Amino acid sequence: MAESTAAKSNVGRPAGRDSEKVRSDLIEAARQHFLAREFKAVSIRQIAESAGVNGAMVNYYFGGKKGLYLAMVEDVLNELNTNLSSLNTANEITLAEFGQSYSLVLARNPWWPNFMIREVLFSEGEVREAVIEKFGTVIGPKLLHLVQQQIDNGQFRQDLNPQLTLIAFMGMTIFPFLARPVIEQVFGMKVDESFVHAISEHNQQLFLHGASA
Amino acid sequence: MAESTAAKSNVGRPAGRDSEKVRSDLIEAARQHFLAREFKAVSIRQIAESAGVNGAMVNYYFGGKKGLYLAMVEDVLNELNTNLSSLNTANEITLAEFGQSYSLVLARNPWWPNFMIREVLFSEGEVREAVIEKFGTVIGPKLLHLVQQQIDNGQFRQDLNPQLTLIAFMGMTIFPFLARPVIEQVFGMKVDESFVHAISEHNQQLFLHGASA
DNA sequence: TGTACATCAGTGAACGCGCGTTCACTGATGTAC
DNA sequence: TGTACATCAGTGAACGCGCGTTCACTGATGTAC
Repeated sequence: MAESTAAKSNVGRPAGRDSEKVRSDLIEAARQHFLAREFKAVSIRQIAESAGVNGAMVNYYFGGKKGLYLAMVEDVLNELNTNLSSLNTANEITLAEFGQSYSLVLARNPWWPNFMIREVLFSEGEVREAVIEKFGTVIGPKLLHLVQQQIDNGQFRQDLNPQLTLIAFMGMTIFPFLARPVIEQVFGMKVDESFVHAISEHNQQLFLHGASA
Repeated sequence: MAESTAAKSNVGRPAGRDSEKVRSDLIEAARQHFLAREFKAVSIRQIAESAGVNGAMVNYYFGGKKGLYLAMVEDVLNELNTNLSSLNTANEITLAEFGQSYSLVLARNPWWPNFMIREVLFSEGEVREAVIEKFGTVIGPKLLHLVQQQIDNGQFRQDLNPQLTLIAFMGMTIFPFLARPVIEQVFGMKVDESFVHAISEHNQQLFLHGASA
């Protein structure tokens, strides 16, 4: 009746077949809840129910609600890293090209800008610092170098300020995703992949050549 | 000793000398707390203590926590309206000029973009709709008209899409305030009024003439 | 004007509830010898 | 191999706490006549 008690090969601590699954199910459920609603508005019981596990597991595996949240954030940051490094492999990319790839990644991961905004604008302490640090030491300088490169090789005007130019370009690129609900309701547009292509192309022309006749 | 009991001129209900002050003190305190932290993270007791009144007053005057929040939001929206109408009186303004005035208003009211983002991106229901409605019926069409005007009179290129152009311009203008913590920490800049002037001027040149050499 | 009463703004303690967390416990699995 | 024991992942009830809200009450102010 019982599973065979025949000797197993590896000695030591018990294997705990599903314990990894409980952990990852909790993180996945936490992600869905925390990215949609504010920290205090999400309860451990809700997350546990979504994950189909006992609520006490949050304390067992993560030491508490905050621990689970931080574990989820680390997960998300890792995913961002993966997405970003898959973007940036080519060294001879232009800023405009980066913008287009970036737009597509955003279109496929709409939670991303929301997450960044929430953490940078509204959270306090650890996570906020981690997010800023990640941008500050990895992405920011890389993009700044891109702009400088295009100024140096004569593609961009000499009198551009690289930092202000980068900020403006990022604003053009990211803003549509932040203002998504407004755009969809006010302009009657759907911010889908085809819209992203259109606005990305339009942004590129506008950024390169300006609005003047 | 007591205030004179001489007959008052106006009949009817008692005057209630300070009751308006209690109300407005509560709204002011609510604003400070709610604009800085999420709804569930702010307690009635905290707000009441800041306002220096009894916590039960929140229910007495506003019917509950949510009522106080909505009253505060209405207050904020009225202030936005005032700010905006003071911007837009001139009809012959250009989009770039609007951007500069708008930047200055943002610089003086840094809570504004945060508030908009929070309500539009993260809140649910009533307030969100009110905010979108306000932009959708008042500000949006006005700005769209501005762009169309400048296309028609030959200042802007004929092949511009007015809506995508407006979205891009708003992105350039608003984004620095949203990314403020990142900009200040990563680039070592201070987003003060002089920075706003600089980036606003830079944005205007970039928007009109593009980055190309 | 004087008196009895109604209504007002405001108080402070208490209520019930849902929260994050704790804890005694279980039964299966692995280990020691 | 067999037996006694240690350790594991996981459970479910309970705990204390802070929350939003309620409520009986107060004393001042205004009203009726």
